[in-house]
Amino acid sequence: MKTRIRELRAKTGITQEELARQVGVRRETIVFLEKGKYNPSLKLAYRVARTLGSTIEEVFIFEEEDLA
Amino acid sequence: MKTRIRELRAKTGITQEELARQVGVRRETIVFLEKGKYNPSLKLAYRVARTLGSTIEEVFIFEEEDLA
DNA sequence: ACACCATGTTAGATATACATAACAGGTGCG
DNA sequence: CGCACCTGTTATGTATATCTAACATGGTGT
Repeated sequence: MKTRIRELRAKTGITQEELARQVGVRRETIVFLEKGKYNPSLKLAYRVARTLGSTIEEVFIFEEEDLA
Repeated sequence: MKTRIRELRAKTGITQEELARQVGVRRETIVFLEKGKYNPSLKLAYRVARTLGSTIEEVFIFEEEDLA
């Protein structure tokens, strides 16, 4: 699972720590999300997308394997 | 978190068990999702939405409390 | 060189999504 | 009635998302 978190974060000039704070998680969680190491909960994905001024399906990029 | 799983399932005439089979989870998991007892993983939400011919943000209905 | 800031990584603890199995109630149909 | 089908529930186990704390690194500015 790839994401555009880093890209959107850069666009709004917000840091990992600030995003984490606004979303209500730890900074490490944001790091793992950006690197695609987590399959986040739906609510967390929603909060991240909204905080970045976007939608879930725009922030998180699904691949074919995610359907199997 | 509310969902329109049951509604969309009825529209396509598919059973909980069949949805579970196509999505690749147990039927009980679908029951819990329909009742809003689970905060599913993003991938699972994606698979459910796609199997129902819809999108995540159409199937799962977020509330204000989901942002806090 | 030193200090500061953003990012990355690692290890252990906790919460919870999801699996598994088993059982129960309702509905329709022979 | 009896039977198959769909749905709901409960209990226990496992996997993993997330927390917490600590340390490492590269860049930038002074």
